[in-house]
Amino acid sequence: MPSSSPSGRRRPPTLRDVAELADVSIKTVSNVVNDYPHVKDSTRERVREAILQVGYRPQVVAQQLRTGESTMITLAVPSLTFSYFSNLAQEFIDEAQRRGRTILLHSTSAGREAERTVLEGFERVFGDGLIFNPLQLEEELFARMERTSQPTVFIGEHLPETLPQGSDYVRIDNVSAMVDATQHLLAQGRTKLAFLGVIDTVLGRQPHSSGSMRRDGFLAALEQAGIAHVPTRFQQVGDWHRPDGFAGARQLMERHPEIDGIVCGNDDLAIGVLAQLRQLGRHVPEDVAVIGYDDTPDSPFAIPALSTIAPDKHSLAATALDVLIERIGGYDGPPRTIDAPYSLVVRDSTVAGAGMNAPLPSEVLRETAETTVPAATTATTATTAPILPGPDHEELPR
Amino acid sequence: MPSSSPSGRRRPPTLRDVAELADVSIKTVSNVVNDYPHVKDSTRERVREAILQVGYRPQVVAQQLRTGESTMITLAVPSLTFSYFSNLAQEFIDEAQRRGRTILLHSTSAGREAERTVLEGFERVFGDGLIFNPLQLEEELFARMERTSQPTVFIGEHLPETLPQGSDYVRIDNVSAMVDATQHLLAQGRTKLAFLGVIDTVLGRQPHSSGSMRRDGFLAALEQAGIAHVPTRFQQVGDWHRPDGFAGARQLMERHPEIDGIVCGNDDLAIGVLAQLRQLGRHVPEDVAVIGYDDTPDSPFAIPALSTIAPDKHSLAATALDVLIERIGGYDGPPRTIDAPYSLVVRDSTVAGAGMNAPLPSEVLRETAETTVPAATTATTATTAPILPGPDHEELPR
DNA sequence: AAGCATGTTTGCAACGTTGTAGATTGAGGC
DNA sequence: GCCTCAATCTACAACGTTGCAAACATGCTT
Repeated sequence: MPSSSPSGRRRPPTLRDVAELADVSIKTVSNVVNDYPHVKDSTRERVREAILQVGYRPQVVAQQLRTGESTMITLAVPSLTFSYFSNLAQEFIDEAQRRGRTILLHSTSAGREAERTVLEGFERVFGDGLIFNPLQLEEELFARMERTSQPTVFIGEHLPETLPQGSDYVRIDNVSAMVDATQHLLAQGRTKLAFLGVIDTVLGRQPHSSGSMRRDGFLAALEQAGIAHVPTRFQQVGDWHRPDGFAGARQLMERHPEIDGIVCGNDDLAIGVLAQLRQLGRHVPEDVAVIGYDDTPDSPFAIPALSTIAPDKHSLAATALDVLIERIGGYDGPPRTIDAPYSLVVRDSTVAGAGMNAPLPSEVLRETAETTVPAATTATTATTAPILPGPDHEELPR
Repeated sequence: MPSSSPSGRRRPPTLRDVAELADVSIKTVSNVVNDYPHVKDSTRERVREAILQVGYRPQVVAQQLRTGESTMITLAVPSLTFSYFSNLAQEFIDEAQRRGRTILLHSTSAGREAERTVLEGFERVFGDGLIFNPLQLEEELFARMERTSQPTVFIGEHLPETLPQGSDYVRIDNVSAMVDATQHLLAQGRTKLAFLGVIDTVLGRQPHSSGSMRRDGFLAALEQAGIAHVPTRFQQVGDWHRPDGFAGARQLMERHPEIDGIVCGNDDLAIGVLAQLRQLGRHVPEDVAVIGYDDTPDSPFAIPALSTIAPDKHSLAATALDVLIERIGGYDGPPRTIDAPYSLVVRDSTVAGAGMNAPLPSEVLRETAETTVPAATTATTATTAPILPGPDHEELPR
């Protein structure tokens, strides 16, 4: 099929080349390519052959220029080195594909500047829309911004109430999720709880506002249960990675050996905590129960398997794409805020014997071995997109 | 800055709009935008103001159409749910950014068909180059293909000798890496070694050719050491994920309780193996040494921390981009094959006390806590791209 | 056989940009 | 004050595509 030239990379063939070969007008070739119905069968046939012969492919940029529409959507996330974001990105790629769109992936790991660039119209206009998970962007920036430069959907957890015109917001209700997580520990009879994952505000800015929302959820649950909270049981950490959990847990347990439950800001922290507790000779969950947040792929493989909050990434991606595509399609109503669902996954780190005590073959894993509590929040959009047929999982990479 | 319209999303401003406002020709505005030197200062100033006022951004598609060059490069990898690929993708995104290019990320998780589509010119022409990590594509397809439809760099491990015109190949020498890994176990005095990670060939095709290369390396090391290999010590697995390692290790140890070292196809398998050995009451590394491949982010957090082969993803990405950009620039020499370096990372799972016995705060982690043996393979291209200044690496993802 | 409806094909213009080459301006030299 | 030359600016065309409307062909009706 891909015909080849003897040597040298030449200019790719265009409609014109096909037209000349098939001896029709350029427009007719275009009509054939676009399945325009009123083309004589014989002509169509001839054109098709010519297309194959010269190896014609539509030039996307020209189409875009002409029609003003591309099939591309930009996704900007902080960094794929966080498995939460890489999994989320994969969801977006798959869902976009299903909707006939291609994801242009931008990573804002370079920090606040990169985020601002992305938001401020991306310094150059690309694709028809933007899905954006800001991490460090100051709230005031949003406030100042009356309208986004292209249709935009924000995802993440810590945006201000008022969004710019032309944007929507799909989020996981972190507070409510953490309330659930905390109540789960309380329901196990744990009363001396700690929250690990407070980050110092640097220069007056809050690097992880999702952290404060999760802390708020923790607090709210305690209050609801009528339990006084001990301020020093809020453990600071330097960042939200495993080593930070490891280090934080040591400090925490030194200060408060009485603690019987730790609510962690995310799974990575929790896994670090598990390692530390193990080193300190504390048994999980008997002595201390630990719960995380994110349901990263390795949380079921932690020792013991980690209980956690599982945000419904699939639903998040599907919803975000749907509302974005709606905006691209011309909808220009006021900003909407939509909650994506999450669930509480109970494993061994909070309830002995709750999950597997042995990993099972992958297929069965998620179905049987865990107790999943589909939690409170509303699923606003249909989340059950059909799974593509195909030999998807018969074998796997490396 | 982004000026706003009272309401309604309007057509984005063009050069023409700026030109009218500044009362100059379109071309002059273009000249200002492109920093063309021969523009009177006063004019330049006036145009600049107009640009700000209307909020002009260059329309990338029009530029591309006109110049025939885009700044976009397509990266096609199997699935971001594998941390190897998501980390690799992040490297590519960062490196591309550094080179003023944007990565268009495609995932071929849909399988062989998706891979073929990507390779065969992507059904539509996009961006000006392709970096492609095929997984399932049959070798014969490459053989049939005389020339790629756009400049292409293949990455991965199992391509045939002859590549299509217009493409290059950057790889990690899997065989040699596995020789090193195996020799490391031998050097620890282990002699009853097993390889875990053979996958049944389905329908005559080898789903994981990287698997067979790694097995070959294992074998070669044994032969070099003059050790007879026991065929039944090659453990089959259903796939290359943790549960498969878990299941495989059970079978293996039942058949061969004498085994004192297991070389695993990748880290995920190895982590499953560790879990199984733990359950069987075998101590690692005292009773059995275990080594993986990939250096996934959680391997230092395995219990015990996992020794492994660390492919230099940064170098891989940098090299691939460099050769691709060279081709985009017009170079059309014969296909090149370039080896990217790797290293052997020794941790507790092969040498007690080798690595950390406790995770350290992130900053110190990679520098101090591990023994890294920069291994054999040749770094063909300069791999030391300057690290961007900025808060990029003050904390390490984990 | 002319008229008309339907089916098929085409030319033209435009999307927003930039390369080329030519037009205009201004300054300096005589 | 006129001419030359450089600096500055502009008109035009083209990149490859598609919407529009008009042109052409065909077959059917009367």
